Amino acid sequence: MSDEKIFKDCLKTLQPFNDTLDIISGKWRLQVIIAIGAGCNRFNIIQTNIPKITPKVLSKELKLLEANKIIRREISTGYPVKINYYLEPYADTLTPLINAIRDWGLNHRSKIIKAMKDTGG
Amino acid sequence: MSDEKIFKDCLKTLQPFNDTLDIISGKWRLQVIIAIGAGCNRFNIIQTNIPKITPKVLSKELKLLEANKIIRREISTGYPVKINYYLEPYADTLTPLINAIRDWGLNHRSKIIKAMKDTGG
DNA sequence: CCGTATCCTGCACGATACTG
DNA sequence: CAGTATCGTGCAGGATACGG
Repeated sequence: MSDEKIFKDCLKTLQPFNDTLDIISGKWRLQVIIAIGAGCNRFNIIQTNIPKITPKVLSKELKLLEANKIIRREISTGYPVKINYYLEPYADTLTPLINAIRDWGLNHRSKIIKAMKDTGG
Repeated sequence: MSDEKIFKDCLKTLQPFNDTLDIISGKWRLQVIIAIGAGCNRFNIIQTNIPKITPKVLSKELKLLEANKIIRREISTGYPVKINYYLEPYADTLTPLINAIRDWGLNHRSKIIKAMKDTGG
């Protein structure tokens, strides 16, 4: 198999990467997932616990995560009506991914800092 | 340990995520890594094989990847001078991550399509 | 309390031309 | 061949105010 062929095969597989990155990347995405996972279930509680996030942005994030089945939105029919957000069990499938991303990041920062030291002094 | 404590711990760990995502996300990043890994070692060969990428953007991508030790830039001192880009061995540490991202994306697309079918009809 | 509506800003990325 | 320079654009995200 030629390098060219390998390359074309790889390019064809970009879609799954983008599908994943569309969900886990972005300035607020992981923070929202983490907040809900940590028990922040109400809109204003999430907002309070994620510094600087605006309601517009939070609303958009929640809708995307709901559309992708990562979280669910529950409306209690009592009075007053309460809306709660929860992680879906499906969110657990993200765990290995999230761990892999974190671990690589931790290792990478050490590597780059070490490389800077070696070069700088 | 309270939920609040868990949450604070999680927020403290956002940096490694961002470190990783800064490197693997973006419109062109993975395509450049893949192209070089597939044997495209010259600037214009990479450019030719990544449709629509401009030299300005490719230049920026290459510098970032080099600064992060994912690739290296080799200047041959013969005539004419040739510049080649290669993946560093360190790039291999990205493989498990890249596989995890691709696999989750593939599975996720099936899930969402299935969910749409179940809802839509 | 749980959002929407408007308007605005910044930055990643794009088009095109040019240089050693 | 391997980039830089300039100018332009689109979209994520931000500020602020308001609505059910």
